[in-house]
Order: sequence, then structure tokens, then C-alpha cells
Amino acid sequence: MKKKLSIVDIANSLNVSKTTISFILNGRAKEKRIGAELVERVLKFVDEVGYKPNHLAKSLRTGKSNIIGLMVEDIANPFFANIARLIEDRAYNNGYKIIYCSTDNNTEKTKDLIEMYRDRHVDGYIIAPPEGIEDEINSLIKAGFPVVLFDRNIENVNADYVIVDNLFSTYNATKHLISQGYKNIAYISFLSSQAQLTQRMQGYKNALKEHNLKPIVKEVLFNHNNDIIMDPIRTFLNKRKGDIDAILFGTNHIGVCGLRLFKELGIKVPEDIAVVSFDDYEVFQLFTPPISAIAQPIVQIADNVITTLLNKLNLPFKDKSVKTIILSTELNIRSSSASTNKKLKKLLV
Amino acid sequence: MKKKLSIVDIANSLNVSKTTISFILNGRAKEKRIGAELVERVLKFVDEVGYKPNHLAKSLRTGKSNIIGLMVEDIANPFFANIARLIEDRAYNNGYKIIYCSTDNNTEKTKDLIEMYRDRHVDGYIIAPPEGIEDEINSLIKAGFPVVLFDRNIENVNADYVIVDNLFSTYNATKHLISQGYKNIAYISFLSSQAQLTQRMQGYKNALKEHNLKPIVKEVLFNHNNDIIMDPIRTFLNKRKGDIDAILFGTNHIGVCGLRLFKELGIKVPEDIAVVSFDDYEVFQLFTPPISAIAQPIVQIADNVITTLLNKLNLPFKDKSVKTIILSTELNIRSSSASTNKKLKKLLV
DNA sequence: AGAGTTTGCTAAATCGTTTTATTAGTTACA
DNA sequence: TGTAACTAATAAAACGATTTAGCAAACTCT
Repeated sequence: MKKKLSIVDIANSLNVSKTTISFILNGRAKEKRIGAELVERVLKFVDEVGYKPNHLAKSLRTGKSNIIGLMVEDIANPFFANIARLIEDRAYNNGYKIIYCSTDNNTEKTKDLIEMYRDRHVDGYIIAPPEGIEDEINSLIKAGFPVVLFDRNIENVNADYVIVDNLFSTYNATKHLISQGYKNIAYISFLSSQAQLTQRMQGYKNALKEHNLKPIVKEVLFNHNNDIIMDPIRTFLNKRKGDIDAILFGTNHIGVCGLRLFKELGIKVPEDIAVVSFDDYEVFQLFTPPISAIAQPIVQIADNVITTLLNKLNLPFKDKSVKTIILSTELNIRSSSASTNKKLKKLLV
Repeated sequence: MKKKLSIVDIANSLNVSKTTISFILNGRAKEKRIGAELVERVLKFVDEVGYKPNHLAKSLRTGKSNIIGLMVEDIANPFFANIARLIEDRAYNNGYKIIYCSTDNNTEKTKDLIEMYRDRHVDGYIIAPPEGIEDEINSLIKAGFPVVLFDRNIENVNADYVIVDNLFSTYNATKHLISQGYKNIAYISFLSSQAQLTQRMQGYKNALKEHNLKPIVKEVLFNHNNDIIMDPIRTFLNKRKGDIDAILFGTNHIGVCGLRLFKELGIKVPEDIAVVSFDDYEVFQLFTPPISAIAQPIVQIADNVITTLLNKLNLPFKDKSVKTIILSTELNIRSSSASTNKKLKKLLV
């Protein structure tokens, strides 16, 4: 097979300096006052022989790699997978490739990954940041890299954010449950001081307080193994299921774990317990009856993230300002038959 | 902020040639007979100042990028997202990064993407190949790039494959439905000549033929827009639902579309129609009653794919042979109450 | 003591680009 | 007519590593 052509080969074939070829190929012909006739001749030849520049060499010289680093919690999580997909499309259409990785919310792993990305001369970063990563992100920003954070905000980092209104989302969902007559509403989530999770819990508590209801909170440790997540929830449900008529799940991951336990324990939705989960799964609407959920605006999130980043990449100097974009969620109410909740009926009698 | 250190800076600081530094850093000190004392001094210094080599320069010189290109149909599809996640972990642990993309099963797009990957000097390829991509893949192989294909095989390409036994999977699932007493079993899938899909259909037909049953096949065009997929299925179901007592869905994507239509049309599973879907969604088991599914061994698929590729990458010359790995699926039977199928009851009376 | 071998290290070429500085010729202008 | 300005192109340095080829000193051997 033929060796790949280099710019030198082109230059030699045409008896022109490689500098000239480079200028023409980079669209700087006018600026560099290169004759129109020569420009045409070079472009024609380049097209004929199918020359493609070596991006490694280009990157080495220019310091730009045209690669965006995307760090999510877990690419297998549908929320992140869908966002990744949308970001990918926009990135490719703008000449950028994506290198992705899953952080598992593990701070040490994330630090390593950021370092790897820097080693690889990634041009810009899109990160769903785990806790404790402030310093590394600040260092990226100080070094001049465009960084867009999403899904969660972290304190003391002056970066662009795209997040949803977590506080209002759970407040609103809880209010909805209350308006349906539920009085013993539990909140189950991961134990974490990540802003988006504390906000979600706060929204829930705020709504309850307005109605003088007592919060019932169960927090479990994050783990990649679902069984380990489910164990404490199982214990909790077994002990408390008599006292609870509704549950708000703090994340889609824990929501699915919870639903699995419902199945195992024979808890019926919404007859025994009404449910709202954060993050809407495509399949939630297929359940009978369907599960209500707080839907994050995935398309808008992805769109705002990649638009913000591309802007920064294209105007590296002008736009030093950072902005926080807060998108609203949608409460998809699906438990059509809320009134069939037996406990509720009892309460209403 | 400090400029990044280069190997020259190290060399100058230590009054040693950069050649020596390079040899030491690449573990070739012994081979190159470099004094133990100097080796130690260099390593200590490098560690102290935190020098990190520039991978672009390294790649430019060596021709290796330590990047693997991963091309799936759609990263938002849980089957591919999960595989991607497993591959990612193994790749990172072996010093490789992943650049991914979604092909949408679009041949032209895939050609472009392969070219992009070549431009980026990707070391190896993992591809779920769309139809009509034979030439490009053969060209990759001829150029010496390790290529592992998965999820589907294509004709006339002498590459490594990791696939599942599609023929037996649907044969087995269909047999199961027959053994449960179903006689009017439909098969709904995408219209495609991709091997994995034709095999799945064939397995279905083979099982029916053994029992002298007539196949009822509905094939629809692939589209990224679910509504366009659902339209012809809706028409089909409306026309035929009276004649059908079971349906086998050919892919998870179409299976979810089908279930959504069931909901819309008020078709109950399994009372009205029994269902088996290819690909097991984590959430299928949460349905009431749960949906039966043909589960692909995701962990094994990912494991075999990445192991095969890493082997090729590490032994670029020795292992010119290719192998086809065929993994078996598991039929997860979940429709506990198959006997409650009304039509079936009628038939059994 | 001279030839050969081993040890310990390095200069320079190379990968394929971009970019800076420069040249040589032509035109404009006072 | 002499100089400034413009045109059209190029040579060479730079990016930061790896690798080839080779050199000088020390050691071994007859």
C-alpha cells in the first residue's frame, strides 16, 4: 500500500515550496498574496492525489487538537448516554471529535482522567463534575482551557454551567403529591453533598414544610453494584412501608433500584405507594400504570453545553465571562389512577 | 502559569543529552547500557518536576496514538452504551483512550468517520458495521490496522468478529412460544439485509416450519424518529391484532416502539399478546408482568471484543489470523402468567 | 602494546506540519 | 532617479518526542 503523502511530496511534485502549499491549504492565500493561478493548480493537484494533512503534526505545531474531552458519571446511564449522543453530533458537525470517559463520581479517578486529557492536548472540556474536583478544574481554567460543567455545580469554580432547577423540580413534584392527598411522602436518594442532590432534597423539604408535613428521608451510599444500593432500601421499605404513601426518588438510578424492590416486595404503584422519580426514562411511560417522573430537558442541556463550549473555542480571548444556564424541568404526571391508592382512599374517607 | 516542561528542559537541567533521557524514560536504559546511577538521578528529577511527555510529539514520531476508535450504531442505545462502558474501562486500564461515534447505520456517514479516524491515527478499530462498508474495512485491514467487528458480521471481510448466535436465539425463543401453545406468532423487525437481522428472522422461520406454522412478518424501515417507525407497526397491529397471539421483536429499539403501541392501542401483555424482545432491557423485568427477552451477554461481548483488539495491538505481527467468536444468548422468560392469555385459553379449551 | 570489545553516552536526523523572517523582483511616487 | 511599497514566493526554525549511527574511554586479551 502507498505511503501517505505529506505536504513535502506535494511541494516537490509541483516544484513549489511547502510553505506556499501550507498557506494555500489553510486558506491564507489571499492574505499571503499568492497568485490565483498557483492556488488553483495546487488545490487541483491536492484534490487529485487525495492528500490529507497529518493532524498529529498539525496539532504538535499549533497546540490545537480539535478534540473535546467529555466526562460523565457513567456513559451507560441513559441520561448521560443521550446527552453524549446529542453533544457528539454537534461536535462532529463543527470539526471536533469526542474522547469520553466515565468518572463513576470517583474524585481520584477523575483527577487522573483530567490529567490524561491534558496530556492528550484536549482543546476543551465538558464535565459532570464529582465532588472535590474544584482545584483541578480551576487549574484547567487558569491554564486557559474552555470548560463547561453540567448536571451539577460545584462551589468556588468560576466556570460555565448548564444545570436544571433542581430545587424547584422536587419542590414542585412534592407539591403535586401533596395536592393529590398524600401526606407521608418519603425521599430516597444517594448520600452526597453534591449540589444537585442537596438541592433536590431541599426542594422536597421546602414543600413539606409549607404543609406542615414531616420529611421521611433515606439516603444510601453510591455504588456501582445495584445489589449494594438495594440492600439498605429494602430494609428501609420493609420497616416503613406501612407509614409511607408516596416516594420521591432523587435520581433515575436509584429510582430503577426502588422499582425493582417494589416488584420484589410486592408493592404496587400507585395502589400501595405513589411514585415520582427524578429523570424520565423513555420506558417509564410503558409501565402499567406509568411512572411519573421529573424530566430533564436533555436536548436543551446538550445544546446549551456544546454551544457554550464551541463559542469559547472559537473566541478564546473575547469571551472571558462565564454564565450559568438554569433550565427548567417538566413534571410528567402519569399515575393516572392516583385515586386508587388504597391508603389514600382510607385517608380521604 | 509555567510552560510545560519538555524533554530538552530535563536534559539541560541535568546536563545530559535528551537521547539519554528518552532512553531512560522508555525503559531502555539496560538495553542501552546507561549507568544505574544516572538512571536513578534522571528518574528522581523527572518525578520531582512532574514532567509528562507530549503524546502528540510521541505519536508523530512513533506512529502510535494509543487511541482506539469505537463505532457503534447509537451510543444512546442501552445495548451499545453498556458495551461502550465496559470497553472503555478495559481500554483505559491498558493505556488506551477511546474516541467514539454513532454511525446511525448510515454507510456514508460511517465512511466519513472511518476516514476521520484514520486522519487521527487511531491505533485500532472496534466497529458495529453497517451494510456496504466492506471496502473501507478491508482497506483498514490491508493497511495493517487491527479491526474487531461486533454485533453483526458482514460478508467478504476477513476480520475478527464477536457476535451472538442470532439464528439459534430466535429459533429458541420461537420454540418457547410454540411450546406455550401460541400458534400465531408474528415477527416484527427492521427491514435490512444485515446478517444479524436476517439470521434472527431465519431462526424464527425455522422454528415455525418445524411445527407447520405460518410466519407472520412485518418489517419496517429504520429511522431515528420513533414516530416514523411506529406508524407502519400501528397499521399492522390494527389490521392483524385479532389474528396474532404472540410477537417476537427483532431488536430492542423496535421492541420498545412496539410496547409503546401496545399501550396506545390498549393491547395487554400477555393477556392479549405474548411478547419476546431481542435484547434485554434492565427495565423489562420491572414491567407487570415482566417482558420476556433474549438477553445478549453484554459483559462477554465487550470482554471478547477488547481482549481480541488488545492482543492484536500488542502483537501486531505474530497474530495475523482472525477468529470469529460466537456467544450464546439467554432467553429470559418472564411472562409468568402466560396461561392467562385469553386467546390461548380459548385455543386450549 | 596493539587490536578488539564493551561501556556509557550523545549528535543529528526524523516525523509532518505551521510560522517567522527574508529575498528578489516589480510598481509607485516625489 | 532613488527609495519606498507592494507582490509572490521561499528557507529555515520550531513543535517535542524517538531512533540511528557513532564516538571516546575503559577494559580484555594475546
